[in-house]
Amino acid sequence: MRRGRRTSTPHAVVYRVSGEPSGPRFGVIVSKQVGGAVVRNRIRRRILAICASSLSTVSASELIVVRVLPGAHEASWDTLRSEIGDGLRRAVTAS
RNA sequence: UGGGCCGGCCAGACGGUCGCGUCGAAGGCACGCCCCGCGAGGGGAACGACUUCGCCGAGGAACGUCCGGGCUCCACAGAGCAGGGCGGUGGGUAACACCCACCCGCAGCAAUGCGCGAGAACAGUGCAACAGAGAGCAGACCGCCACGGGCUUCGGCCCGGGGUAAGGGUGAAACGGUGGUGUAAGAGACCACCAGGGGCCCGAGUGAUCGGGCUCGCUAGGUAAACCUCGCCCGGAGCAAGGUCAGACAGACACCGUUAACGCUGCUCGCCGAGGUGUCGGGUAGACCGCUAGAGGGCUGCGGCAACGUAGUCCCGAGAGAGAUGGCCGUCGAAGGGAAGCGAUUCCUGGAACAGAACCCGGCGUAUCGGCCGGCCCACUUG
Repeated sequence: MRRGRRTSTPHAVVYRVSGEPSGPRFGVIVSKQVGGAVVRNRIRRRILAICASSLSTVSASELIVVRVLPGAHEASWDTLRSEIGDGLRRAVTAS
């Protein structure tokens, strides 16, 4: 995360670094400030679903970490998808 | 019909699409392994990555981690002290602080609910704001009362030392209540009834306790989640317990110790027995077992008021690694809100609470949108 390129979205921060071309790998960080276990689980599953649908835009050597900010549980699915999808695109295209 | 009390159950449904995890089956092959070969190479087994298919995959609270157990290790799991827990009685249970029944007290017309329910006249010590004259061997502020003295408009007033707990006032609480006798005025001082308490006796009950009789004028203090006393219970640590296998490395120094250190428990005893502790430095952060079928549920029979026990029968298979059990879309959808209608009802809107297993159980506590079912109580109406 320290070395990675940071891209901010209203409800999350996307970190990206290039690594071995073993397929893109995704990680999600949801702190306890965001909510209880149920809320954090739901957000993590949504983020992973967005990442899965954006696989075509990410090359095989990327390591992506999404850190979720407090308040993200109030965002709807559509805004979350457009925000995170846009964040992923910007993180990948910016070199 | 309207209020209310108690108990049990459910925890959105269906479809589409894209996904996740354990296990099983099939496929599958790189390094590595085994066999043959001098070698190029050939053959084989199974693990793992991967692919496909199939089964299964969160809760009533999975939660808080507050109690109680199982399990594992700590000598052989021991003794005493200290410390902690519990506290009506009798049962249930592996055990409990839980559950059931009963007792007592309180609340309610009742169904029922509530009580951290031992001991305060069978020991001792302490504590109690404010108000008030006085608050724990009670207390004369006002008042009431006779007596002595003074004054008097003859109604009484003032002063003095006394009597008095009936009345006023204060308070959460003022040392039984009502009526009478009595008295200067009063008082369980005495009497009747009522309420309570002590002692003795009888009866019912396993018991807490209840009922009755006789007697004593005995008349209440509260607080033990204050010390304390009494009775019963409790050894410590926890699945990162504990065990097996594989692998890596490098030790150095100080202190304690086989005259018993360290450990077992805070202390004493007792036990064990040759290493232990600390600092610096180095290495590894793997696999497997434990690991989920259990004090497990449903139904029926029997015993029991019940909790529960017991016999038969049927049903249930998450278990991983910081951790899978899901994301989205559509249809249907409960409460709530709005409109129309006398009404049954119809239409629109709305859109599902609290919350995520981590060794396993039994409880308790807490969170929670709502719905369904059953039993009971009270009031009113009708028959």
